[in-house]
Amino acid sequence: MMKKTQGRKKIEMKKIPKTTNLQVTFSKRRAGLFKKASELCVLTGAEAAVIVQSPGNRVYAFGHPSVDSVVDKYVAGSSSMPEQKPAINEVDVNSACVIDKFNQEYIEITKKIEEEKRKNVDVVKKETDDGPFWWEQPIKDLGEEELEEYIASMEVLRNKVIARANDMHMIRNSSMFNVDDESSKKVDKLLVTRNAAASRKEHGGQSPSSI
Amino acid sequence: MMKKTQGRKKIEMKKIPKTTNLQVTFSKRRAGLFKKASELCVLTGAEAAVIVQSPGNRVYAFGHPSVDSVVDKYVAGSSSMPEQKPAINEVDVNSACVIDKFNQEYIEITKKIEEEKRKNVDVVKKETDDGPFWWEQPIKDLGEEELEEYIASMEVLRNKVIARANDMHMIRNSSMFNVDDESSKKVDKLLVTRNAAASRKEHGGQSPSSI
DNA sequence: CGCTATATATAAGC
DNA sequence: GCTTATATATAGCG
Repeated sequence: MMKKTQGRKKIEMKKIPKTTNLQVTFSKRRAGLFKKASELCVLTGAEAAVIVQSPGNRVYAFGHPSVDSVVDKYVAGSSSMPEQKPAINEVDVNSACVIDKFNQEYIEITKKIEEEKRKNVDVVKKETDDGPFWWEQPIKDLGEEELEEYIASMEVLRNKVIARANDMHMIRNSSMFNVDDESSKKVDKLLVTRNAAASRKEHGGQSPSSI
Repeated sequence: MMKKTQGRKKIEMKKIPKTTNLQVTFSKRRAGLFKKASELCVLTGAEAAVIVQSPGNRVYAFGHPSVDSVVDKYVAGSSSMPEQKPAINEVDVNSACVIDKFNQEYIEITKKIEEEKRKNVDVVKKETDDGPFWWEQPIKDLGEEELEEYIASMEVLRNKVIARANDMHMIRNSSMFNVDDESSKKVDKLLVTRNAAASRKEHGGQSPSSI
């Protein structure tokens, strides 16, 4: 009997020519990458940050405990630190991103809130038809302008939240994070997505899945 | 005939207890992750940066075209951006407990993990001794009342954000680098490994492979 | 997006 | 590190 499909086929490691295929591949692989990163964090309690810019120039990022924390640390380590330079470099053929274990709590919280929201929404706009929150709205459903607003909003939101967190004395960033067995247990995560720069006015391109 | 080995075995998605195994797994998976990232870049011409801190606190990073370029861009976008700038970058949206739409798969994974967790929860502590932010606190640890408060906070926060966002009404990005086919070909595997900060006073640990 | 049939990634071992 | 037997990730399609 003829096989229903050919199954996965080997592909050359070169830029995919067909735009459509490229887009779908990007989406799938980005997801896979994030998952891998997530698992790495969960399994080993490692910390990681990943920043990816799609061909369509949208930026996706993830970090555990947060993108910023990891990046900051990286920056701090790479830049300053005159004297001792314990650093070493290896060469590898990859780039990677780490994701943290998408905290289940998060999902749960989101869900609950969503639930809560469904009841008395409309406070924001009319957007939350299907998404828990406006910020979870599929980017593709937003116009360029809306997208920008979205981004701006998120920016502010972030700052606010962080400020609040600081107030609440809940941030543990003071020193640095060290991954201890316990912390990894209650993994947290941070996922970011933003539009890098599709921002050209007439840019009338479509964005398939998540490119 | 008896199989020489049992082959790959399925493992629980939780922190690996045995230190030795954890170390091995970290090394292998980090490598795999980097490879995946590399492939993503090559196949789709995307840009990416990855920073990983091992349980042993060593930092590994990779970036295409370079860690810095990607990170810088990210930082530029995420950091404050008072007003207009010549060629600004995109604004970031990271942080906060914003689960981007894109990780439905994550959600899925999360769900599974969560399911698993439900069984033996309570492991999480009440306070954020090791947790990054309050909002990342396991909701389970919150009482109904606290939950309500939490939700309320988010609500307010959201409104503020929206208001503010409307005021600002700007923030945008512009160009950025785009990887061209050629560049992606010669993927600059710039893998930097640097000692993050073994710098802890008594840190008398051993570092097996690359942990 | 959901499905296969395969190409890969890897948990145990040695 | 290097192998082997499986668990996963996914390319091509509908």
